[in-house]
Amino acid sequence: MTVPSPTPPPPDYPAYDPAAVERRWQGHWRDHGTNQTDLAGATKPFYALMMFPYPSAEGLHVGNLFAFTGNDIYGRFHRMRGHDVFEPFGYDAFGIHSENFAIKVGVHPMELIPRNVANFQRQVERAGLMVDWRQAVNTTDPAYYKWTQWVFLQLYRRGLAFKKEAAVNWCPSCKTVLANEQVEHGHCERCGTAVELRQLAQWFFRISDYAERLLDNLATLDWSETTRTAQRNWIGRSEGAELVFSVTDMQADAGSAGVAVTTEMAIEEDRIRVFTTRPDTVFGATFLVLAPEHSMIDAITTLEQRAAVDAYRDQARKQDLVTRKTEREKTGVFTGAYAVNPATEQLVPVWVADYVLMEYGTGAIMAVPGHDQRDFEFARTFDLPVVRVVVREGEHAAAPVGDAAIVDTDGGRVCNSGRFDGLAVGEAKREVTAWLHGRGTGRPVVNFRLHDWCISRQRYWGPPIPIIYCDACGAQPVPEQDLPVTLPNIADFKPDDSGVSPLARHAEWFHVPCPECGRPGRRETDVSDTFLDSAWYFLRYPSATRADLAFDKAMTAKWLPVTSYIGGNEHAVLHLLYSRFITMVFKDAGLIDFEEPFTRFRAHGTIIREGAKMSKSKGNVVNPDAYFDEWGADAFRTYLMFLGPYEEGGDFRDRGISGVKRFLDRLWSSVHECTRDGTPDEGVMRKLHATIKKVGDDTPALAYNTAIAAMMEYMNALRSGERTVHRAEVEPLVQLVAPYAPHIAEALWERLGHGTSVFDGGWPAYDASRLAGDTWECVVQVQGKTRGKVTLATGASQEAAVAAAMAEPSIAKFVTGPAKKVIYVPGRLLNLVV
RNA sequence: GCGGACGUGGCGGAAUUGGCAGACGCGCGGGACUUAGGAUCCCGUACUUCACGGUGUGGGGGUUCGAGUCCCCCCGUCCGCACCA
Repeated sequence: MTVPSPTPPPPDYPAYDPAAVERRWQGHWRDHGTNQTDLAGATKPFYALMMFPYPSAEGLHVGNLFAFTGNDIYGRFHRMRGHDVFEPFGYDAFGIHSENFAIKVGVHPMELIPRNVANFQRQVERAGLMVDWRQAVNTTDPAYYKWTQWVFLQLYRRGLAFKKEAAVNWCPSCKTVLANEQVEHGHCERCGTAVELRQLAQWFFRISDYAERLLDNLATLDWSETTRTAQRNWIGRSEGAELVFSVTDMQADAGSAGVAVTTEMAIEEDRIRVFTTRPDTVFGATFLVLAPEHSMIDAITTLEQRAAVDAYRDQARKQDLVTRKTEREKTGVFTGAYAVNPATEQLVPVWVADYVLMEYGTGAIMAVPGHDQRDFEFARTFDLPVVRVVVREGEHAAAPVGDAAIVDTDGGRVCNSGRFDGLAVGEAKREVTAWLHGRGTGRPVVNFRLHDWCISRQRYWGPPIPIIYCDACGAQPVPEQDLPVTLPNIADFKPDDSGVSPLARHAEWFHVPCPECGRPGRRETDVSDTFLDSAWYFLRYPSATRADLAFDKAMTAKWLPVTSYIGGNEHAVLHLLYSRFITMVFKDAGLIDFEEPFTRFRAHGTIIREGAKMSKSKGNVVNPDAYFDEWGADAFRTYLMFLGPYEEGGDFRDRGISGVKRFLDRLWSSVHECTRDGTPDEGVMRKLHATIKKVGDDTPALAYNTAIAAMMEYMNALRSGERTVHRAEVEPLVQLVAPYAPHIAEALWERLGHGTSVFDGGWPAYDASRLAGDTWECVVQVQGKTRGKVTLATGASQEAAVAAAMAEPSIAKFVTGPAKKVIYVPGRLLNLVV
């Protein structure tokens, strides 16, 4: 087919100039309040939340823009579908990031942050996000952190905030305490320095009280499965039993291992509690192991062993988490003490070893070397007895365990366990626990990995924890009317290695009267974790302009829980878990009437560039401003969404953006050149309806890349052979494009004669009856191999289909005999089996 | 070690969930219009074969009329967690 290509007449309309279009419409939106949500009057509230960014000095990162754009498309789409969409924006600007950077460049964070925020806001506006700036929040604003402190007081009042001395992770480089979850493989998550242990008094939130609820509710949430799995693993529920091993009078019985004693001989105070998920193996527990930090060690250690035990504990204390957690060689020391195995009533030695962790369970274990690999290794190292208590199919109870613990015991049966012999492992767990329970030496227990949330930071750049210490009254909460406890603007905000916040060096701030008795008191100098700032910000947005309360009850009831939350999977565990926790506490306190903050959560993917992660050191960071300048925000947004599935991310390649820009150019031309004369083409209109359906289905599913592909495909059909475009063919396309490329859509919508925003013009409907034509292409297979296709009338019978296929010589030649079987799937294919 | 995701042209990626593998875009090749083209438009582009055809979704096996998709084994990549009792 030869397509005539007449010389086109010079266009009588302006060329597409993204810079001009975008400047004009951003101004228009600002002047007309297009992006403002009528929070009080909304009838169909739709809270489209994205994770707020840390406003770095480098400005908006493409990763940020990728995340925001995806949320913006989602929000704009739902607005067009008739919802009152609220898309707020804010800044998570406290914390170690800002502080370290401020120290590095020698500018005070109080100067630096407003500068960064202004730059961020400029870029976000350039990107064309549908943000209602009236509701913006900034966690470093006293008007915001006043309420962060108020949140602390709510937890304090309910007994959920408490102070305890604990071994904490200390980063010698950042000079601060890190939460366990901020330590990655024993190194500081921020700077990579090896973490040490220090003992400090810290403020904690009792999130572990909520473990079961946080776990159970996961089943009810519309969240990415990966995120829910990550939370489930983090909470780490395990069912088992707590068993009691009583320590005997070690002086009298020293060295008498293997001698049966009765539990009455035990000293009441010296009961070692262990947690185990394998109570069925208690008959095989041949020794106990305590964590080096275990509080009973001093009491039970014999004189002869004291020196060795002290030395071992000292060494463990000095060891940083890195070596302690990566060094897998089993080390340990005997305490000289013995305890009674509650099942066998035999004496078993009590050891101390660092492979037992104080922070999990009870800090003590019963070692079953026959069926636990770690215990097995320990037993081999120190020549301790190994007993088999489980047999699997074909194994003998008397057979020794061998070179490794027998761990895979799912189908096994208990042996060498007295009256329980022969029970299946699962049964034995219940039976043994019940038996020991009856004897007062055990009980079923559910244990969680989740530990309490340490919110203390010995730093400057955060909200001061609102507590005042008084020698007479103890720790007193700052009265609510005295909030905020303002962070003073001090010049020397650098942490030192004293382990105390720089705030302590400022007498005029530090000394304050006790709110209870009025006598001199001292302020708490710790500031709170940034995760606390972000654990409640979604509650603040709808009430951001209210100075008199943290969040308005009616407004909150109207807008929350959040309809849709989009953010990075790096916050899959901590931020989302903490937010859920705070929400539950507020529910329990009667402050709100829901307990899960985010009805729907989707994690976006990450953008890499030319196959590698973007980083300053690689020099492959994309500066959005350069792309806004060269291609326009619309093309840049659309390109980011086109490069891969939104939930997986994609590979940013500079050259790829031209295809998207060309698409927008062609859209621009098509609208400007379209005609009202005549009637739209039937085939094109059918394709249009299919495209409306596709884009309308894909967009809310975050399948942005395929939605864009569908629009491009339609564009190809629309302009195929340089045909003249009919207005009815292109007008709905402007609406489909609008969430992706909002500026050009507004401009073209106006060009088409509309006086109001395209975002208030609804979403085009498709006519399902127009999706299918009168005929369809039937793929014909012979023996499952495609041999051709025939055009069939819609609703054609199987007989008609076979007849049509056999009429094609190119198909019929493969049919060597009578069809044994015919598979006919109307609308799809015909398969002849001969 | 445990858990999760994944593996498709030269590249980014599609595939209605078992039904024409490679949509869409980049790149590349050819052509039109051009003084010119890094503009625009049209055509082509998995491999192989003159062709008929054959072969192809990391590798091997299986289920099925039919497998990128489901099952088993293996290899590889990425991401969590990591002595959690």
